[in-house]
Amino acid sequence: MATTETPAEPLSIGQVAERTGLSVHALRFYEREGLLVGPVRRTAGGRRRYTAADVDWLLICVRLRESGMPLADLKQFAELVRRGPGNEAERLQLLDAHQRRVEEQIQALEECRSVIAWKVGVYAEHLARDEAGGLWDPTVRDGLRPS
Amino acid sequence: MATTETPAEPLSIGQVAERTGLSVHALRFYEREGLLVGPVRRTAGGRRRYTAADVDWLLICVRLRESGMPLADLKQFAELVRRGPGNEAERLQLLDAHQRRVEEQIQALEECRSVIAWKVGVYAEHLARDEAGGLWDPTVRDGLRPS
DNA sequence: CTACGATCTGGAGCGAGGTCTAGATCAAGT
DNA sequence: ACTTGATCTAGACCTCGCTCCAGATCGTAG
Repeated sequence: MATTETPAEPLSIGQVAERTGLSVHALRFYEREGLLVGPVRRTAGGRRRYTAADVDWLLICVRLRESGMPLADLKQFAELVRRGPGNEAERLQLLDAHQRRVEEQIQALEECRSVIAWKVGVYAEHLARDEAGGLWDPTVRDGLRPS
Repeated sequence: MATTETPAEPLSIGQVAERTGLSVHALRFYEREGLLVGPVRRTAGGRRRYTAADVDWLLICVRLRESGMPLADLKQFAELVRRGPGNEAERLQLLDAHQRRVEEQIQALEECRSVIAWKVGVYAEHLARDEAGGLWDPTVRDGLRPS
């Protein structure tokens, strides 16, 4: 699982930002919103020190967000984890539901892709004809009826 | 490509909402934003009358939006079409760029899906073990407590 | 000691993409 | 004529997910 080659040394917020792709602003924001499982440790002076586990969790969060999970769901998931063992079924349900949504999303995107590809094809063909020596009738306004 | 079995009879905004999936609010909003190619016709009384071509365009818009094209790009595309023939190369470029973005999106989603699937697997296995007779540490009692 | 960059907090601000309200008008049924 | 429901306009408002400030503090390098 060693997602970040777990060096056991805690990381600063900037370092975590680098390796998660989240901004330091976003990291603080996530924390305020209760999206992290545990409270983040601090130095004597009050600076955040993230553990490897924190980073791993954040990397999961990033994937879930990328795939469109709303922060509210992420928060709920974090809460379940925070409460400790005993609610694994709920966690599974949450993830499973999301997984299905992701699959639907992929489906939808693939349909879109094919519609767009068809449109691209129409334009490409149009341009080919055009450049290849003007069978293009200048009196016809844009032959692409099913726009 | 009779997307809506083009009855040549113009449609009310409500009917268009039904067959595009956009709300009437969104339809008016899109119009204000200049996302439509032509100006929508009106009845004597001022009600919008959409043509089949309008609906076809909107259906394309819906696909482009679904696949994450920002309204700004949609607007630009509409402007190109509005200006008439002569800029097909630009239109093609716009669509082609979007198509590539959609493909990247699908890629990304598929990676997410596999990460999530792995997580789901972890929980499923955990639950299976748990229900099948507890290698699960019995000193950790069910985390349910009066919260 | 001094500088300088990174981080801290609380809260304001922002961009995208709509959504909703108010108050008026239109159109159709009875 | 009356009622009902769909539509009209302009503009205020909303959610989401951050982003950015101001002003203070920390921590390290010289």
